[in-house]
Amino acid sequence: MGQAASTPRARRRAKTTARIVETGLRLVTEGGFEALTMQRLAGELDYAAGALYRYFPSKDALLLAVQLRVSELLATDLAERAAAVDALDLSADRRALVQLLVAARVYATLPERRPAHAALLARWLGSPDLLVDTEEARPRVPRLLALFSAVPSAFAAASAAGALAEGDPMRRAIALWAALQGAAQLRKLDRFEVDAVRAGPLVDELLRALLIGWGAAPEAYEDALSRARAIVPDGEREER
Amino acid sequence: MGQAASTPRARRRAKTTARIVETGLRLVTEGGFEALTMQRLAGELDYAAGALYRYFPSKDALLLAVQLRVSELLATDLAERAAAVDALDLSADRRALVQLLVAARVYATLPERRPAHAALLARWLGSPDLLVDTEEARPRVPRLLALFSAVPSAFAAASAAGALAEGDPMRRAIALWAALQGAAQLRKLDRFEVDAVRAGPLVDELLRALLIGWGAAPEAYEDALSRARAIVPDGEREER
Amino acid sequence: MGQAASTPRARRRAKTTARIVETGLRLVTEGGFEALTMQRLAGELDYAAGALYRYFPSKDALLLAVQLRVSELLATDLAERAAAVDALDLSADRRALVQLLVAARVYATLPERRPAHAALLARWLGSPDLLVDTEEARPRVPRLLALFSAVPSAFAAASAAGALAEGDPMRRAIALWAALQGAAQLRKLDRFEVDAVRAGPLVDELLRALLIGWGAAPEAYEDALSRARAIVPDGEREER
Amino acid sequence: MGQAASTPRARRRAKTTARIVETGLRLVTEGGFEALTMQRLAGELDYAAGALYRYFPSKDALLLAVQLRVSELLATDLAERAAAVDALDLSADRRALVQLLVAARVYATLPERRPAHAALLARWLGSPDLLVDTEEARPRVPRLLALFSAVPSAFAAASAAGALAEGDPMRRAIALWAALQGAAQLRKLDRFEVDAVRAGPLVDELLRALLIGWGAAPEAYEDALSRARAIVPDGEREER
DNA sequence: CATGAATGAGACTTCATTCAT
DNA sequence: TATGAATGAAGTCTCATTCAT
Repeated sequence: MGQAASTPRARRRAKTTARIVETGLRLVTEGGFEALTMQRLAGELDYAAGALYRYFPSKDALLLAVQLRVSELLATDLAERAAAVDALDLSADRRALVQLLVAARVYATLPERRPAHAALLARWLGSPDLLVDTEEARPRVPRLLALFSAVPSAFAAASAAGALAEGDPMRRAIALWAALQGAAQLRKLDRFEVDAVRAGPLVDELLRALLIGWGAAPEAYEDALSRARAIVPDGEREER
Repeated sequence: MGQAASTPRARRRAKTTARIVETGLRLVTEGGFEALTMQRLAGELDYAAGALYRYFPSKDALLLAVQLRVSELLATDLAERAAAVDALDLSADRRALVQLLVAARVYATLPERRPAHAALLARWLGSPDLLVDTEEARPRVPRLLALFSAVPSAFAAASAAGALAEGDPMRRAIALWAALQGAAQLRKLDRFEVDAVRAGPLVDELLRALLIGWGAAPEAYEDALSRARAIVPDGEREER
Repeated sequence: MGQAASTPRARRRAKTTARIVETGLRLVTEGGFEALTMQRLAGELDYAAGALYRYFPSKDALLLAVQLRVSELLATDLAERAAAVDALDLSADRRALVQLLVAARVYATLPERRPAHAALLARWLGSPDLLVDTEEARPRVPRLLALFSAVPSAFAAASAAGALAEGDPMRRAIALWAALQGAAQLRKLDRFEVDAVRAGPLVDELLRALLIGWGAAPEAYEDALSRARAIVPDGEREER
Repeated sequence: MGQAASTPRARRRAKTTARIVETGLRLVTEGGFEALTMQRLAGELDYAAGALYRYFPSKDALLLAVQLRVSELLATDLAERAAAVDALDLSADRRALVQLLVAARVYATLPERRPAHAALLARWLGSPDLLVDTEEARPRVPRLLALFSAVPSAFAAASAAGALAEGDPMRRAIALWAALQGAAQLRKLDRFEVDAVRAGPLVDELLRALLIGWGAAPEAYEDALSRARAIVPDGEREER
């Protein structure tokens, strides 16, 4: 992406860079956050430790790349499922609602589908200091937001079609995201086996209250939910 | 709480223990989670590193104590403001709504009022591996949940008084907490100055949608909000 | 022993001292040599760490006491079994041979009977630096040797009765001890399961060759061995 | 041995590895076993502490290497002197006896010739806990035993030539080793100046009794001893 | 482009010992 | 006599990073 990698040199370099990021992601996946050390990563790639510094100026830079990669994967998820919704034969207002629920469920089930990625995103959001220098990160933020622009669009569409009351679509998108993010984080309390904290019902509770609070008709919501469930089921696990 | 520290020895010990926890909290506050190392902590206290191990058997144990301390402080906040609501002259249904909004705002404004504590809680929740050994932590979880039992109680009261539709109070409390927690974490995106992410409006958006989604009448909500705002205003800052 | 503990104060002190030594011995027994730390020892005794220094000026001094205690226990063993031999009805030459074999077997089976004590003795002998300042230790050496004087005496008796050829009894006693000590140490190679290293047959081999080398008649040796085996059997384990 | 270190990199690495082992050996030599700490070792080599971990994954691994080094040196000794015996013009039975005595004296005089190595071996055998994890060490044990296979061979030859009675050669070799090991350890009691403990006469006593006990004719033994003394004299000292 | 040796700081923890109370 | 707080040094090991080759 960005400048087209024309020369063979540049192509090779891009390939290696990608392999590093992928492997780093795998390390985090398999062993948690602190399993990602430069030496282990190098070892895994059959490189010497120093070699990594040809591709990333620091560990932080590498981390940022890993996080971006995860975001991209999530965005791809979103796009795929949105396409599946488009393929359905639905009225405009219903379609908008389904789109919203599908997007929400894609995000909400991430911890089940790819736990390591979810953990990484959570940690990213939860730990300001893991964000690289603002200067470096800022140019990427709009690009990132663009990846997720489908959600505010869906909110706008839903209002236009009368499925929801009027309201700032961007703010609603962010609010939805925030709520789901919070729910996802509680997932780790699962191991304490306190019943009311289970993630599944929690997400259902949140989605229902929010959408109805934003003006969805209860029956419309139920119908949309069952359709969304068909596209993003509950118990899926991909684990990479 | 618990055993009254009778002997002077025990009193002194309790004092030192508290001082250690407080200082540890400060370190996390000032330098992020990984700024809390045993040696730095000891240095800060003018102790030898080993001395800390007379008070806590391991770093994990100390961390747990710090986390509990923050939770207790927050619980105290909640109790104080709840008492302020009790002092108001309100109908049962309105009172229940105000209680809910007050609790929500106490939590939601924590990042403004005591940024360090909020950061710590966020990080705690955001980083599974920072949770101490399940074995050690489990006995404390019910105790912690008890501290926050006021919120589910308020939900139950609200339903009973007809201010909200029926629904599992505990699950609603958790859902509310999750949403606010998610909103709080987005706060750190503030520095990227993307408008829709601002915390204040975001929280308002979430609270409104949720409570109305759970059956609150819009005018009742507005009234309750303005009363809650009086008790937990927006721009407060206590720092540390 | 030594000065009679007349005053009640002194009696109490002696008792505590003994308790400390006993507990130290138990710690080594249970957890190996490095399990004996001053704080753990104090903890075990419900004392504060500093208290031990009222009874022993240093850890080394304590260690010495523990080692002496083990030696005394071993000497007691030897005396008991020797008495059992005396109770038998035997010719003078046979009795002398049996005495020797019994003494040898008492020592050789120590690792089976009380592994920790054997380990301690081995370590003591194997690690010069664990011996406290020569100055402190020297006065005790003759006392220790006296405890084991039965063995050279038995050698002298055996020569006098014609059961063995003439030879310096003391030197033979020491040689016997050395050989058995060496055999005992190989015991730890047992876990490598190399067959020829097994302790039982090894000791038999050594005893047989030595005594016959010193002039014992083979039949006399076999007879004496079976009698000694009756008094100090093979597989015993006391483990304290 | 093993892979020829072809590349310059590998050669350099092998050299450094050897230097580390040698220096570690020296530290043990000079200050006892616990003088060998990673930091001191690194300091001695003008390295940072962490650098050692490029060559040995843990302190235990390093210790194992040091122990193996000492064993190898001893095996070399044995082979050299055995070759000297082979060069003599002797009858088969006498040669076998001389071989045995030479091997025994090589081991028995180690404390005089290279005190540090003897101390290390003694301590190694004397302290079970210093033996590295069984898992790691086991593969090396047969290799080590092979180095010393000359001794059981000599026992077999002696029996075959009629110089000794029949008997399991391996067990005799181990028994001999054990006895000498025990004698060597008593050497440290020398400083207490108790006469019967002197190492020289003690070893003579043991060797004579064992070999005659195993069937050697006294005159043959005396003759073999004087020849062995010529090849491994008493008072030699190489130090380090 | 890649190696691999090396740094230097810092991580947590344990221990023998001292000393005011 | 005993406590318990505290020291200070030392222990092993890990990690991000640099640099000559």
